[in-house]
Amino acid sequence: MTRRDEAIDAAERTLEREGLPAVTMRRLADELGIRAPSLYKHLAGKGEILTALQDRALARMATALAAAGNDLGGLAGAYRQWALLHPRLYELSARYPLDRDHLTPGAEDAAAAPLIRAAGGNIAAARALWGLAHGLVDLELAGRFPPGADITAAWDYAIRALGEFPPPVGTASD
Amino acid sequence: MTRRDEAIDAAERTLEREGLPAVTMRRLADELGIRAPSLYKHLAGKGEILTALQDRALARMATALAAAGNDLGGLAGAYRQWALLHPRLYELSARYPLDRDHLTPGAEDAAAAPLIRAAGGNIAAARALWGLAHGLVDLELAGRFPPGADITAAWDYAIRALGEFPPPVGTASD
DNA sequence: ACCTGAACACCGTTCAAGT
DNA sequence: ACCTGAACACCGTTCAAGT
Repeated sequence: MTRRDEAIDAAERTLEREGLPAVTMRRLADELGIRAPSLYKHLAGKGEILTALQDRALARMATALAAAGNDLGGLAGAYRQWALLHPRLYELSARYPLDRDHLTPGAEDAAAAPLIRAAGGNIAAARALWGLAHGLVDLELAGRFPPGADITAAWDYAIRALGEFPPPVGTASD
Repeated sequence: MTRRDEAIDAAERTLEREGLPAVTMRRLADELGIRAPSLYKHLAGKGEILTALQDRALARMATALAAAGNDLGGLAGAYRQWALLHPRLYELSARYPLDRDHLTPGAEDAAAAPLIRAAGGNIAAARALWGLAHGLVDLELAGRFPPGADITAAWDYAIRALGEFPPPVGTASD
């Protein structure tokens, strides 16, 4: 494993365990047993590390969503579950601009594909579904619903509304 | 105007013009013509300033949404418009936990009320609507849709789906 | 090729001291 | 009552120097 990969692994662990503010160059260097300036021999800077984490998140989200199949409810459940299992990584991947020139080519499309498929190829419907899933997850992660709120009921309501709306959503067009 | 209010005003201007990283205690002090340590005679710390900005955002959002009336499309349009006009303030108010003990009492409820009303009092429906609006806005502000994407089409699709789904949404129950 | 210490220009915050 | 300089424990990053 390269030093670059070691640094990104350390960043992921620190991000998920202690949050984004804990991910500092000095901390990552410590984790590798070197000094912060040495990191710059292996990476351009902190931005490259964060972009690499976004890249990882997109790839894993793509895998999780693809495994959920074409059922709208199952897909929504997989989206929410992945985000709740990796909350800081999810936020990093969904709330900040992507440095598209430095992502794995196709990473964004791969994550979007299961949503577009479930929406029967209707792009507006796929974006509505994405917006809904991202919004509900983001508000939940930010603790914005009242304690004890039935968040699952909101998901169920929304997914049923989208699922019953024509043009048919939840059935692949092919 | 108190020094506290002056600091919060300066924070709002700096936030919206230059982004959250530019909102530093030293910068705000500069704006008031004093040194950073002096701010602590008027405020507990930076957290109090950010909470005050969240409070302002909730109040203004409440006003904007209440003025939009009960039509689901109009409400969604008002939500999106407010967010796009004050993007950094919107993000600050929607993506971070609220220090509820230090918000104006009822601020959160006031912002939520127009959504609940438009959803005919159905809380699950109101949360679905909120999640949808927040998600679409948040992704748009983060530049996550492809350049030239027809974001309005996604809003229209989603609002029509929610509007046609029983129990009726878009008609107040009273 | 890889790592280092020292440095630069920053942070938020505390505190003794001045008026 | 209000403001200050100095300080503390941090940041990301650069760079000359060491091996």
